[in-house]
Amino acid sequence: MTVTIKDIAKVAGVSYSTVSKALNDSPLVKEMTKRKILRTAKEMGYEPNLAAKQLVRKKTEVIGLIWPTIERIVLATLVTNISKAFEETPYSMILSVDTHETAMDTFKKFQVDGMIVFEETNSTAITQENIPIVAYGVSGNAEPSYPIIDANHEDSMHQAVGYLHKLGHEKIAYVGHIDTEDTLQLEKVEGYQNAMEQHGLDKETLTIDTAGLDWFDGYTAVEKVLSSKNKPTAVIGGSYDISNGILRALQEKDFQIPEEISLISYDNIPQMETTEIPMTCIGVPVQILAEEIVHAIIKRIETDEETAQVHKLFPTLTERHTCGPAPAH
Amino acid sequence: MTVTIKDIAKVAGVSYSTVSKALNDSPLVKEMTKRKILRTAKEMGYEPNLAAKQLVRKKTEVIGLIWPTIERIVLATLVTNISKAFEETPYSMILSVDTHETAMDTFKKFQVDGMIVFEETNSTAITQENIPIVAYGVSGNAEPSYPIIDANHEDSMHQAVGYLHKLGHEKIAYVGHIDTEDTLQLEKVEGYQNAMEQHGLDKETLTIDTAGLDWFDGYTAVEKVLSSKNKPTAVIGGSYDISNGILRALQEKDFQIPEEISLISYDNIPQMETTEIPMTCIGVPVQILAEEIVHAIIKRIETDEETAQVHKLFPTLTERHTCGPAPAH
DNA sequence: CATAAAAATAACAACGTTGTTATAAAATAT
DNA sequence: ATATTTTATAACAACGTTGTTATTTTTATG
Repeated sequence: MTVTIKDIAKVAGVSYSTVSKALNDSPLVKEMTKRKILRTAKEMGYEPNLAAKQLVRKKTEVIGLIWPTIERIVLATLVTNISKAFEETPYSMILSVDTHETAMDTFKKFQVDGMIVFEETNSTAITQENIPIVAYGVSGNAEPSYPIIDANHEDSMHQAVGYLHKLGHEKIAYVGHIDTEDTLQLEKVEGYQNAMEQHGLDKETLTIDTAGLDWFDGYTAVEKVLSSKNKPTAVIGGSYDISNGILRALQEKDFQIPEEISLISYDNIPQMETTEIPMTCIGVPVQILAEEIVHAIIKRIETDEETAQVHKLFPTLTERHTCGPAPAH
Repeated sequence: MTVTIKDIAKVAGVSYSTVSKALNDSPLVKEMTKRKILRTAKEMGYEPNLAAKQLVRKKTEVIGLIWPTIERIVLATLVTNISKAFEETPYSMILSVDTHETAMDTFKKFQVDGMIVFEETNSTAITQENIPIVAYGVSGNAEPSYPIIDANHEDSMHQAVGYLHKLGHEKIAYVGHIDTEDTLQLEKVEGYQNAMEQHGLDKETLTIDTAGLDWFDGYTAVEKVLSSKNKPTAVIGGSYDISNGILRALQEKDFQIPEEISLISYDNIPQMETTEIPMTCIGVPVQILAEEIVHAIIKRIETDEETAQVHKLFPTLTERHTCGPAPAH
């Protein structure tokens, strides 16, 4: 027997409509009775019935997040952070691990107020629903019909290169997945190469392909890095996983970090703090990314402006213990 | 303007209660009118309102799955499979990535019909809700108040050892995370050791600790495996990730697989098919695991028997290309 | 051809809320 | 003291379904 506002009304000796107002903190009910009602509601263990509310309000205050195919830790962290960010708002979040279509159906069934979509490299034509959508990543899309939140990868690389250069490094390698269709990866490499050029540094021999995005790919790439005739004094790892691989390999080869070689990782997630050596990193902090996404979808829902545009967030460089001045040679 | 049963009624020229019955395929309405109603409903693009249904039915036909802290690919695959398994049923699944408590609150708010909980090593006392629960994994709990679905790890190892032994292997190593509090891992090692004993094989020098569960841990452990004076001809990898690491390391050292060394991996997920060399593996196929979990929660919901018990599922050995007869020595 | 029985449909009260309108009580002005 | 405004509470109609009961229509029966 769940307790309803009618039950509360009986106990508190008022009408159920008054209870409803009291629970919604309406100014139409006297402060004293409001308090009394709230108290008895609590005592009786009242839990509002979402379905009933939804039926009249037409709002669910629920956002659906379409979780892409199983992904790397960075995305998982982002999901967690988004979920947390929603806790500050009246909205809750539910997840679906299905395909875009099935997930959309489920979410429509639930009548979610909005959806967050993690775009895959090739954005499957998101059927033009009349439901607010915000996408994360892949801003290649020229004329999106919904806002896209993305990180400014170009700027990340500029900051990373600039930072290392200021520390005296001239041979700065980029180790990441290069030979790919993946726009995200390509943007990073391009950013790196542009930055190197601007700083008047040689990039040709220092762009190293991991041919993959896993830890292991970073690990094995270190061989290539070290065998290069143009041995770098600093390395930019293309992702959290890759950088972890690099770090391990470097450690195993007894390199002093950061004395002998500096390492900076792309991605800015809390886990960077707890790597073997806490890693200096560059990227939009997930927390900010999450907040921005949450903010965007809520704005999209609550105002009906058609603000379909790409938001490029600026990264921040977080200094930890894997970068130091270039070794004297 | 969403279309309701009343709208359909008007168009079809019947009462809305008849429409309701027709849509629910009730025998109380004539076949002909039923067809007509169904047709107009479709034409008008009718979508039932879950909230309204829920309000009167008291059932949501939704299951909440509490997604544990960021996990390995095997668990992610399980989640995907569970989601798929629900597609065959009237139920849908939603996910929460929050802590047990917050997730439970969200799910209660949605009035889910049941919950699936991935138990963590130390099952946080799942507050005794009056909502059906089914847990996956960790059957250490002596007197659970809800069914627990788990794999029979002991038997997995028996099968693996038996299989390899039959192929002529006598030096069979187990490479996994051993020195841990993790019950799951411990059960695997114990299973291996018991099996070895039963087969009269030496296990002492062949139980190798990876000290971790990552790809890399398997990769590095191979050194230990090879440096052992008692070099094994077959290796049982403790998990998908670990086995992948082992496989890579073995490949890099130019071992012929399975001619020179056999490898069998714990876990039975489709991804085993697409490793560098398709891997022979032992474990309860995720699909079956998923189906069993889905079945258990639905049964729990639909019958009110108090069947709180541990279900240990039996593993199957899937032969692929990493195991072969022991090399003649 | 009435009449009872069966079959098909319609009417209506739930479900637990919210929001609007009506009424009662209290406060203020005349 | 009475009329008038203000404030507080109560009543009630939605919302879109389902399930039960009431009514109509059809079919079978004597």
